[in-house]
Amino acid sequence: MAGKNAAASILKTLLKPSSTPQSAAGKTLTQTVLSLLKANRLQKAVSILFASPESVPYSLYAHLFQLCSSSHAIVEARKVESHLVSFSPTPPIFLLNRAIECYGKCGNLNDARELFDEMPERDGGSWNAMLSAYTQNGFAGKAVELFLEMNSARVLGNEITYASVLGSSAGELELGLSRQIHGLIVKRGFCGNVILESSLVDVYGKCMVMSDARRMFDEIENKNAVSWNVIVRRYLEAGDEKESIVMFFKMLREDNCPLNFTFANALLACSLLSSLKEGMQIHGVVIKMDFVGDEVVLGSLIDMYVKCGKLEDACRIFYQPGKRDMISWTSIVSGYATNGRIREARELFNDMPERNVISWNAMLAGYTHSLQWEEALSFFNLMQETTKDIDHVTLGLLLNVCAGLPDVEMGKQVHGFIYRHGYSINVFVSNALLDMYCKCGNLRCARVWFYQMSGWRDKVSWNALLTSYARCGQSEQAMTFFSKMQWETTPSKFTFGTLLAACANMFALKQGKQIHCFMIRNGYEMDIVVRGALVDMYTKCNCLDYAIRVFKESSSWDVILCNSIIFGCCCNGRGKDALELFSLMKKEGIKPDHITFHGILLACICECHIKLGLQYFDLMSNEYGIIPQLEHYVCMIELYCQNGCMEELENFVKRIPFDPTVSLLTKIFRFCRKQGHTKLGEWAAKKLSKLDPSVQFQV
DNA sequence: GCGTTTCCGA
Repeated sequence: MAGKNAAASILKTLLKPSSTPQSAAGKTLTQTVLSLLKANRLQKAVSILFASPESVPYSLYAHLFQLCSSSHAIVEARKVESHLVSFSPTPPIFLLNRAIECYGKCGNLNDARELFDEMPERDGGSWNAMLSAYTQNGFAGKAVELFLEMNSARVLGNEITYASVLGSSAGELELGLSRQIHGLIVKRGFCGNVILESSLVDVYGKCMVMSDARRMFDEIENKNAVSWNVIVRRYLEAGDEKESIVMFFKMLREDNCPLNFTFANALLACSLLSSLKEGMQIHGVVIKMDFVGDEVVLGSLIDMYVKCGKLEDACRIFYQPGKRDMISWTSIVSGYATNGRIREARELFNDMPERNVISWNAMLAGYTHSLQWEEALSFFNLMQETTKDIDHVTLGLLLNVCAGLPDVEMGKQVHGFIYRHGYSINVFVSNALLDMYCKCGNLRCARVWFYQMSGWRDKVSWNALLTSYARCGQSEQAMTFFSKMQWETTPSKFTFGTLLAACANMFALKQGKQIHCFMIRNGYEMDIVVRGALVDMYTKCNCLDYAIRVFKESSSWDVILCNSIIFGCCCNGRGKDALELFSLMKKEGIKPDHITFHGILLACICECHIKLGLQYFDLMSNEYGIIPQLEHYVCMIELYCQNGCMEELENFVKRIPFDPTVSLLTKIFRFCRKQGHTKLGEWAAKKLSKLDPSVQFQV
């Protein structure tokens, strides 16, 4: 803004003395053009000007360039420039600068540069115009290059120059250059300029040097709303959400009014941390400072409540009378979709007044999240029929569908589409593709693709490959890949989850302990999944005490973690502890699954609890709606056989709703022979010889 | 300011 005002005042002073006396025809032309402009007919005005070999006042050219800029009229801009250079023998520099600015605003960088290069004389404004043409069009590298050229040409920039090049050096993550520019700013005495100072905070933040960003921020004497917004945003993007929120509240304490986007950034920090308390406090501030009519703020509030798991609160804001934009709609649809409330999500989706590709993706993600692959596929087909808009997220989700079905042939078709449309180098898409090959069990394709990704793969790619090796039992291979991985990237908690599982399968206590130690030493987060893997590794390696310790230190438990420790107890003859864990689960509100009951039945075998075993067996279907599977029947038969319960066994065998397997029948047969129970033994032998006629069974 | 990837149990 400061630049525009300065330019306007220069224009005013220059305009009168440099205007040449006009011919009568020139005056008429000027009047015609001006009246057409008044009638909003830019195109007509310019074509009349273009056809007339008369010069008009510089002020009119300036006005025309401005109008061309605001209406992105490239053709008209060219005509105006052409007229200017044809009928003014020496057009003033400021007007040519205007032309460059105009080309820049129209995104016409080639014309801008051509004019810049051909100018007989340039001033600082010419450089600034060219610089902002590059920065505004996202050519940060070009802008930085031009700034360096400017310095070699010994042209001293002004504040506008620095503001615009700082934006670009941040975009290019040019930390070294940014520091040099910072030095120049200090040297030229522009330190008190809050725009430059805030830009410096922005640059350091974007280059992830938050300590420098903060130091710069603290040095700003007259911080404005933008300065505060920058520091809140930078902490957020640097992954320090806590400090982001701290700064937001500091801003309020120092009596500053946030921008709507500052609210949005602070609320986003709350979402990422799932810190509902702070989010609600900010909600209070929103009401107090009267931002309730701002759709950006409302959208962010809705999303915060959704991400903190408070769907009902999000809805309350959503259904309040007032503005509801597409982003709020999408947030709320996504909220229902990711909470597994697909039907409600779909109803809302159908009610949306307008949708973009993100709304479609949010709904599609709902289907994939709740593993509804067929529904996801038909929704994708609907999406294709309705909109031509597909992006990398859609493709990632579609690949998840291929992996979930699993349908490697469809996956390959998607692969072809990705290849043809240049999505391959998108790391999300290419990881989803890798994951698809892994989950479809096509390790060969997975590996080929993994090697093709070598230019842009990341730790997610490594984790996906490691997991697929571990899943198909190639634990040693997974460990080898882990060593290779460290040459390229650092492991994450996801890596360790997989590796610990591989150690558990190999009973590799030493390596498992090494990984555990590594995680502690390097401050890795021990989330519930990692703890689950650790518990399983320690129980399989016969270190139940370690397993119990890891389990107890966990701040929360899930069904997998509990199952691991229950099995661990059973394997170590501590069935009583396993049964106690089951009551703990009930107390904690963790819903047991069929694996839990398998463990519980094993515990009953351990403790010879015959009656209790049957009680749990019945509880499974009566109370939890879990249909007993083969392993549960095996456990019950084992329980009866081991304890010599002939009658119970006979009654129980009648309840088996499927044809008993060979191993089940063999167990019954052997037990009956030992106990001299001919009737049931004969029944088992008969069934067995039917399954395998070559074997004879003697009762 | 809205949507997408990788990890634990039988």
